[in-house]
Amino acid sequence: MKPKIKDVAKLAGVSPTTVSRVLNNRGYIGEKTKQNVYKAMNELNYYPNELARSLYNKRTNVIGLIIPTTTNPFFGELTFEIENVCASINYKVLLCNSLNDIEKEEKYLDMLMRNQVDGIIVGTHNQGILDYQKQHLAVVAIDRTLSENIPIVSSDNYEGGKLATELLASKGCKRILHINGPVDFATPAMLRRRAYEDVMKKNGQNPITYEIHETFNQKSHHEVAKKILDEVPDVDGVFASNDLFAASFISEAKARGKKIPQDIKVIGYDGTETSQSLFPDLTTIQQPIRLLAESAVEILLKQMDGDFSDKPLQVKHPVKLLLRKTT
Amino acid sequence: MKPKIKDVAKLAGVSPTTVSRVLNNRGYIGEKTKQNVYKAMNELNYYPNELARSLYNKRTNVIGLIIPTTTNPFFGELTFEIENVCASINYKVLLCNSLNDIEKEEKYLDMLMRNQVDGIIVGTHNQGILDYQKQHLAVVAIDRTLSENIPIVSSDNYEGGKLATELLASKGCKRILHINGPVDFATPAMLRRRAYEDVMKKNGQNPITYEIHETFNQKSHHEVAKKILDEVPDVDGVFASNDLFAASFISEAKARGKKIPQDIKVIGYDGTETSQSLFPDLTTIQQPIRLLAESAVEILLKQMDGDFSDKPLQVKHPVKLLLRKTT
DNA sequence: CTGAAAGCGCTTACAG
DNA sequence: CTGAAAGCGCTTACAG
Repeated sequence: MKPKIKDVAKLAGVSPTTVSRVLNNRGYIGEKTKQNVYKAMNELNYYPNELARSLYNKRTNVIGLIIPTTTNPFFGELTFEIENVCASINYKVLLCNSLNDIEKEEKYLDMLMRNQVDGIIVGTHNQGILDYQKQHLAVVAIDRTLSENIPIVSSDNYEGGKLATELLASKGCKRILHINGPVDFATPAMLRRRAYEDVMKKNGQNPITYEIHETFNQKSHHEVAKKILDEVPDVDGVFASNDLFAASFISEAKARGKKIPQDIKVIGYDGTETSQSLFPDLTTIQQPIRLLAESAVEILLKQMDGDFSDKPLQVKHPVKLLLRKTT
Repeated sequence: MKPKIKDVAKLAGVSPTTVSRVLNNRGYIGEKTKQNVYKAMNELNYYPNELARSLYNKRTNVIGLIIPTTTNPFFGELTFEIENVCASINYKVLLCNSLNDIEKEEKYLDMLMRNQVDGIIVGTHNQGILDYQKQHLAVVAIDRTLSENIPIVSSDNYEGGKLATELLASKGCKRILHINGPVDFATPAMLRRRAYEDVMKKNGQNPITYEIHETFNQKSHHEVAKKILDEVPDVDGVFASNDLFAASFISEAKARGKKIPQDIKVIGYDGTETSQSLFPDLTTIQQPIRLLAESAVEILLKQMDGDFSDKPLQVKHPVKLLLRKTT
């Protein structure tokens, strides 16, 4: 059986109270007693039961992380960075891959509440639908509008969309299309599209956005790519709202004999480590994933400590254009 | 304040015992009482505290997942699949990115024990070093030898290495090199290398393996690629033990004016969804990630249920050659 | 400096 | 069919 505090106490010849105190380094304890307790803990290979502690303290030091899927490199990296920051301050992460499925997300939310997480970081698309306000739980959203009072951490999506579209225009593209995930007008990521539209209009061109519905299904990426090439044969510029879309489009275009970037220039979005490794030639807009993670955790911590004094409702980090060979 | 069982009991006019019973659907309860209790729970927006439950039951339904990093697409996908299977059977996943750092891994292991996880799935390289046997905890390793009694789930690494090397040889490569992560002789992934060596020797050729030490640092991939191109200018075939290495090598080779596959043929390993999206032309050996995840969880569950009857110490899934354009 | 007691929110024998 | 009591493993006022 696992040793408990009582066993340690018995072996050290003290009371459980005392053991607890040396465990928590709290109150005055005689040096000698302390040593005895430590010795006993070692001997028994004792480690405290965090469940019992948390039950009493009403604090688990666990946060929930809800994202679509770690399979997507952006979220894979974001998850790593968030977990990494958390680990460095002794927080733990309960992982939830919602695949943007509302039912799953609902289940996860319920699960997280039951497990008494101290806070939740949400990086999914299901904006506004679930009640994340419930029991004054700490919540931070990444790149998503969840509700009015929930802080949003994002990168400068408008700037990213603008940089991307302007780059294509400046390279002489006359027929620039945009590929995007499911539309979500209230959400910051939407600003990429808005920027695209603004730049297009300013240039006297007609903005056209193609939408990929099943974002996590490679086949659907290719179908949209085919559709674009069928419907707009003179397309010469594509701004894809993530690197995976961009890569799929490029592969489809090449299959049709198009030269990249001579015939069609393509720029992606996200600029993850993985996409840079696997597709180093892809021009893209890079999001500062580590910064996003750090801000999200920082703001969450503040909320959990009840510090709403300077609660920032918006944090926006700069993006970076990675100029490579597909434009 | 969060409502507790007592509050529900009071509102429903019954005892906490009864509430607990309807919660757990256990023992006989009058239909009417049941309805009253449900009504009270709804009214109060009650949800049970799993901490308290777990404390009593000595079961958390939480498992720990230790991997190097979700940034790596193989582990990103593996993590998704594992979490996905777990969620479907009401298990939760505590995520640990160890970066193959032994100290971190030690800390994580300690953390997981304190948090009373029911089991651990380990996918890191630190074989044999940590004591995963400790307190009869359920443990499953993915593609790693942890210790004699810990079950290993892996894909057929030898077959993969053989397929890869034979492909290059059959395409006429005369100078085939192998790129690998840190050597780890006791581990299944090592079989890829062993197969490479066996095939090379059989063909009367000299096996040479280059090692990438800092596996998660893109720069180090490129350094090794440069080293190879400097030291073995007549290299005409490369078998890389993961797709990221392969991509980095290809990019470096192209930078030196080499044509792929005309001058050098390259085959990778893993065949993740992400690498297929981002680099669809890469020939590679695909691991059945979902199968690995399913087996790992299945075996872990058996252990947790104390079912060691047919405890398989080895599960090996088949790999698949994805023949594309880099060979 | 140290201990006995009560309590964190639940569950389950044991009675009735 | 239902309830009072004890206990899961800890912590923290409160006494001493």
